[in-house]
Amino acid sequence: MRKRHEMDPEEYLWKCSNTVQVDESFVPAIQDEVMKVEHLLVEPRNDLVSLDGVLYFHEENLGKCYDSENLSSGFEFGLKTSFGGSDSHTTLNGKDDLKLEVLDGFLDDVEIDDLKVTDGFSGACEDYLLDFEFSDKAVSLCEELPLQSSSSESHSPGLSGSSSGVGGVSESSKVANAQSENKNDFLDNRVICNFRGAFRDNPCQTSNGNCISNTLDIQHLDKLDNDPPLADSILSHKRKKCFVEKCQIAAPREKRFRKPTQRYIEEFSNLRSKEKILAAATKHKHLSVMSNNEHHHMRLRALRKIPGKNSDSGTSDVALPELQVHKGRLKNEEIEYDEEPISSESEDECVTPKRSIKNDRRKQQRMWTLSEVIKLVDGISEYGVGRWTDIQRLLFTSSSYRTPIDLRDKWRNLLRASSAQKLNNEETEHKQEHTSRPLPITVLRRVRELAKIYPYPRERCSKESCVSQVGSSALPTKNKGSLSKRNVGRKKCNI
DNA sequence: CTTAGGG
DNA sequence: CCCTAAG
Repeated sequence: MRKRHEMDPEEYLWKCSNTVQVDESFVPAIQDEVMKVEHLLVEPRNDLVSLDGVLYFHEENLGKCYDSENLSSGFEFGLKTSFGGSDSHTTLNGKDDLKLEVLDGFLDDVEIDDLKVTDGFSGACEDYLLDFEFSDKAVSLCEELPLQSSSSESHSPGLSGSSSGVGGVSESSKVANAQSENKNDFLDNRVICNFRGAFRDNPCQTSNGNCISNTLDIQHLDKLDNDPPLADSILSHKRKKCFVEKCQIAAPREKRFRKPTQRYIEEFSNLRSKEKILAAATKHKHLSVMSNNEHHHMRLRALRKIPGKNSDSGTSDVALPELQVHKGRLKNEEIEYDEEPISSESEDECVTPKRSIKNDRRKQQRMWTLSEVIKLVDGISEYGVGRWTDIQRLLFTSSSYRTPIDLRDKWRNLLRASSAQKLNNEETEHKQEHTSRPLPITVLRRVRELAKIYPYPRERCSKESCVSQVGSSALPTKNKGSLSKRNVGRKKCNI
């Protein structure tokens, strides 16, 4: 990145135009550009993974014409990538995040009056926009840059984090503003509003039923392309920043028709809400409060992935794990936070409390407490293996976060643990000690008993061998295939 | 919807 | 924990 800054502007621009034009996929070029922005995000010394980093970058390089130009270009490329991001989400995951932030910045910063202004001006400014020559203005970018930052501040008063993201584009628009009064401001508003419109108009349900809530799909690409003012605006922006007239927006359209997977859509939407939270937290400079650890780790991972020399084109395919969202069941999210009122023991609060705020899609990882295990074993001994729903309904009513599947999984783990412990008893104790949760011997015995009695599918094989090893093997092995789990469960009630 | 099984 | 297939 730093090298990029020192690059000869002519060379850079040439590369920019050339790459964009030649590459069909368009992705390599934008990757290269976007990566810079990501590095900007990674680079800031504070741990905020946010657009504050970009802001910081801006301030730092204020007055350097080419730097800010590159940055702007990066942003714009990023935006474009996001339009077609559905096909590249595997490799551009982190980038999409970034772009999302930028787009969020757009959405957040556009006020209603902006919309009004645009509406009123749309007809009039169209011709102007068509003829507007940014290339001329670009020369003034260098000297005009310092004062535009203030103007952009006024333009987006609220969120510092998001507004800085907008600054990447709107700021550059303001450059021309210095020269040509507020006309370019209209353009800016218009662009933003069009972006927003693209989001708003985006039908949640497309014809094939895809729920593309927060993604711009090909329809909107078409819309963008068919919208002369907007397309021209974008093109004009591009010209201004790259001095390249030939950068056509239509280039990257081929690969975009692949419809995004449901999972991607969900993650994307979820990610967006997450970004909002992040932005809000960033605004108050208190991001460290929430999920600081995770961000730190993510940053570490990202840094680890990105080698030291991060400026070269070789890093284009680095997929940042940053802000990667885990999946989870939405239905569980509401009941995540209420604590189980179980009175039995006092250990029920052993849930992992660290990410209680963020609505991660992944279910909270709640440690199984001893009481829960006991209850589970009781339930199994009472109702039998396989009747997880019953057990959950009758014994785990208080802890609503335990789904029947959880019970089954836990039982599976218990069986595994018991069998493992049966293999070598003395090491059992050893293991118990160095594992934080001892799993008392009584429970273990019960699990073992039940394991002998209720052959869990697929587990029983290994378990049975274990059982035979341990000793009391002469028990129920006969029921392997013959007895259904239901029958076994019903007839077996001793313990 | 529930369970089983694999990841 | 999550996902998916199968009843």
